[in-house]
Amino acid sequence: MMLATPKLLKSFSLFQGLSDSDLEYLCSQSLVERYARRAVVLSAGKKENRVCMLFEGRLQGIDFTIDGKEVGLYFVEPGDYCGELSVFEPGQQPEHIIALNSAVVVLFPAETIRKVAEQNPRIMLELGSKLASRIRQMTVQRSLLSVPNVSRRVCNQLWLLIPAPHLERTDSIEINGLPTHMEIAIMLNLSRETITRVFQQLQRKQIVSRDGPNKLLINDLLTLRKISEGSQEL
Amino acid sequence: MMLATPKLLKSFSLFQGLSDSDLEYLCSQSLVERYARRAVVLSAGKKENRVCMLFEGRLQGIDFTIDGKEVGLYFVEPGDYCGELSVFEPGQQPEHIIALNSAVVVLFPAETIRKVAEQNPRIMLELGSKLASRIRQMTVQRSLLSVPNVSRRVCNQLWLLIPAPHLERTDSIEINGLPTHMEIAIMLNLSRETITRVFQQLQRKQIVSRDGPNKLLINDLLTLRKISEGSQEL
DNA sequence: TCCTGCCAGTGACCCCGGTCACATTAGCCA
DNA sequence: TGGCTAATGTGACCGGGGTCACTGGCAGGA
Repeated sequence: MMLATPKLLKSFSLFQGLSDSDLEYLCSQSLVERYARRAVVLSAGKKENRVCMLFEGRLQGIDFTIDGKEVGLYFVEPGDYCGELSVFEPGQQPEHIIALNSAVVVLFPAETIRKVAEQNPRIMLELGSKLASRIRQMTVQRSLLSVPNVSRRVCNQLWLLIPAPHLERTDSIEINGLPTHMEIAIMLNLSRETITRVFQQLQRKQIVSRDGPNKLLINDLLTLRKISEGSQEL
Repeated sequence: MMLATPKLLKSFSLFQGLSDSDLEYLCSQSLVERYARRAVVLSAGKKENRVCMLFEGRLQGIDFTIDGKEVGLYFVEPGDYCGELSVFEPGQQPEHIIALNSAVVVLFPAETIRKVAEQNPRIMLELGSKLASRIRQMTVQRSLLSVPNVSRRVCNQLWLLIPAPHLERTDSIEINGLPTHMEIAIMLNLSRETITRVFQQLQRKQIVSRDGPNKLLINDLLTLRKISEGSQEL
């Protein structure tokens, strides 16, 4: 049972500019924990009502399908946090949060964060904008699912995986941290085999090529774009 | 170009307990508008950055699929509001908002609401909890889509449409405002015909029965539950 | 070192739900 | 009342993608 120190909390951009008294209050309610690889930090379906600030390591938000398969939703990097839903509305945590490798986190009761946020509009705004961008992202992902053509769906998803800064370029681009076929399949409501087959076709046509696991080169951005828009068949 | 009055704004629970000066500021930035049936209040994809408070009439949040079909997402009733995403994060409006019948709304720049909310944590919290419950709802809806069996998917959706207060009962229950087959189809990524066929089966087995348009009687709640859980075939 | 999982790749089969083309009903309003 | 549109109902067809069963490669651990 370890408490956080003000110094530790100051390393989080969310807490920048807080008064000493606020920081001390936060510390008094905090709980520093270390989680092993694959350990569950927050469980979906439980009324966790805790906010989890990541200090060290890497977390992932995941979901499980009816038949128990795992879907990666997003990553949490050091300095970032998760579980912020409960600050605004206590209730069930929608997705699991697990540690991808040994991780150190600071946990707060949602209540505590809410109290501090009420005094500090900037924090409240930041928490809210996190929810807002999550809604935007979910909306996009949902609209993908209603694309009738499968190759189009996959290419659209690839498009989403391209890191934002590269979007304006037209030459070859690489995607790091490509999800496994299984993960893409679940995101797009398809079977793993179907993903494999689409990727095979994309490679055969030189549109993309693999470069080791988790890394994909996109050679022909234009064609990819056309397929994802439906103006060209794969 | 009509401004709102403090008296008008006080009718919104969101604005309960605001100081007179805040109310006057809000009024000065407000814009009262009447929209005809089917008129577009906020357009998806545009950077509207406006919050829309509904005074009279009924609004609906809708989305369009790639091929231009319409999907109903949620309703806005008088006293409620929409467009709150932009308070936290300016950007594109994710879905269209249209008037279902002649409607009177009060529009504010998101900026204005943000300023007032910064002074009034209660408002900020309420806006945030709206986002939070939206995320919860979207998560549930998304998980429906990954149900492999079609009848199960439909029954689960029906389950979600049952008004919360009735959930504990076991006798016959009615659902008012049932979406059209087409709308259900799009929510579940199915074709309209498939919905019709599942409903036919449900009716043949006396599990549900129709009572005029937009109204559905659920006779056998238990069986419905079983099907939606997959422990019984339809 | 082998071994055990996990991930990717591939072919054969076949079923289920989309599509098309209708018929029917209900509601609306002039 | 009739004519319009939206919503629902129904059958026939068929093809895309799920499922199954397998192979092969690669990484990490005992």
